[in-house]
Amino acid sequence: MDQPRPDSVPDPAVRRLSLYLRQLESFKKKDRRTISSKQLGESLGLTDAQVRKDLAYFGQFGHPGIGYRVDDLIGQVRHILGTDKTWNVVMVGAGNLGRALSAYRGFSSKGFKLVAVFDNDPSKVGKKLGPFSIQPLSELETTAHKQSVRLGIVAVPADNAQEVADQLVAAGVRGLLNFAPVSLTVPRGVALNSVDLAVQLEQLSFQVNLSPGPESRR
Amino acid sequence: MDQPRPDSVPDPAVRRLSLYLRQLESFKKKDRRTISSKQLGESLGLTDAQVRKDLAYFGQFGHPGIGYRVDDLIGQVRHILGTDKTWNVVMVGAGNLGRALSAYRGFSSKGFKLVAVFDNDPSKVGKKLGPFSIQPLSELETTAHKQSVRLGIVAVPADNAQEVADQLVAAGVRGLLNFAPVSLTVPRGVALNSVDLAVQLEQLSFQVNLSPGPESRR
DNA sequence: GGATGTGAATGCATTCACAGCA
DNA sequence: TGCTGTGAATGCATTCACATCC
Repeated sequence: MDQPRPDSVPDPAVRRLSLYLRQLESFKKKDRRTISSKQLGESLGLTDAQVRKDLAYFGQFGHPGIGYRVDDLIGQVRHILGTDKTWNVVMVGAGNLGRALSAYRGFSSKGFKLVAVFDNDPSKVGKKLGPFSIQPLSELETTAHKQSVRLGIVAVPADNAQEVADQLVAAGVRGLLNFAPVSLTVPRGVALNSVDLAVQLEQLSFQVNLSPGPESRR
Repeated sequence: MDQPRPDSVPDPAVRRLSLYLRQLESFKKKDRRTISSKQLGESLGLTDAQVRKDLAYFGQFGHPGIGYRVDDLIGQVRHILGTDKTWNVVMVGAGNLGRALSAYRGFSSKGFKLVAVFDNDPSKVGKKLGPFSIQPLSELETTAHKQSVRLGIVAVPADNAQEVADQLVAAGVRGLLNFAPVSLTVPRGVALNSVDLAVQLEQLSFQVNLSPGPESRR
């Protein structure tokens, strides 16, 4: 509500913020009370300066000579990311991937709550997916509004992904996480992140080819 | 084998290369024969200059006045990414996520072939996961060598991920795709990409909070 | 001493803008 | 005319290095 002016923050910094949070929670589990930018950076392969600059975009959270108090910083970063409040999330697509995602533990511990699963396949509607009764897409808008849902997961085949995205946006969803291997179009003001398995593997393929390794196996 | 000197290519350019490939294949399906950098860029929200510069890092694939021949460019990009040959891939973790990933169609059409699935849970070993018989990790090294596996997918809980990564590396795997919500350490020369659901959702949370949208619903 | 926060310097990546070719 | 390939210019992000504070 009254952040110290995230006037214009580099996008990469925001991505790293999530990683910092993950590390901090892991340090907290090991009962670390404070941590320096050097230690936090090393645990992620980043420099200390990078860590300090990233955090400084959002405020002064550290203590000279001491470092950062783990508990404090966790709270601060959660607040920055907006995950100190819980986000209701819907998912469209009750296939294999949908099942896997719906079973994801730690969804809730991270500030997200899956509240409904949709699919238009008549053979699936009404069936259970974990604790969720699969609903038809016709109920998307009503459910989304009733539960103030602002985030949606697209876990349908590529062919239907754009259509589903449109329906989510129409239902008031403001951020989409897309797992279909296709480039989606969303209106300005709607956030979009995509995860494509093939793209990930292709990146590895390229990188592995760069360092050919031991050419001969004896 | 004899690329025109990928002397030093910006990392972001390589990431976009995968997206270009995806778009090109989609254009090919629609029977487009040629495409300009402008059109390719627009389909991904990028500028034409960006597309041209990215491709030019690897060679001269275009034709002034014409654009790029779709078929040609698909072949070129596949060659650059290394997916013109097939990569054998192993997966560790036969839980929900493992099942979903193993069922992923288009794995093979993209140049990857899942050849084996491993899990150390005794209640899973020997069972089937799709067409795969789940093997114990003790067989990882033998299988990986026999099939010249260089890529591995980590789909186990966070607590075991580092251990599994170490075993994959020991088995000769040179690139890891990690789905566990933890920061892995790998030796120099081993490529690593990570996908963390929580991180993705946190990015959306941040972005959605930036543009608060219609504050009032009438 | 040990650590942060931050201007200044550096290093990359993107965009511009245009020569040159079909 | 239409479009590529590319040096030059711009704009961002990272790193440096140091004043400052516990």
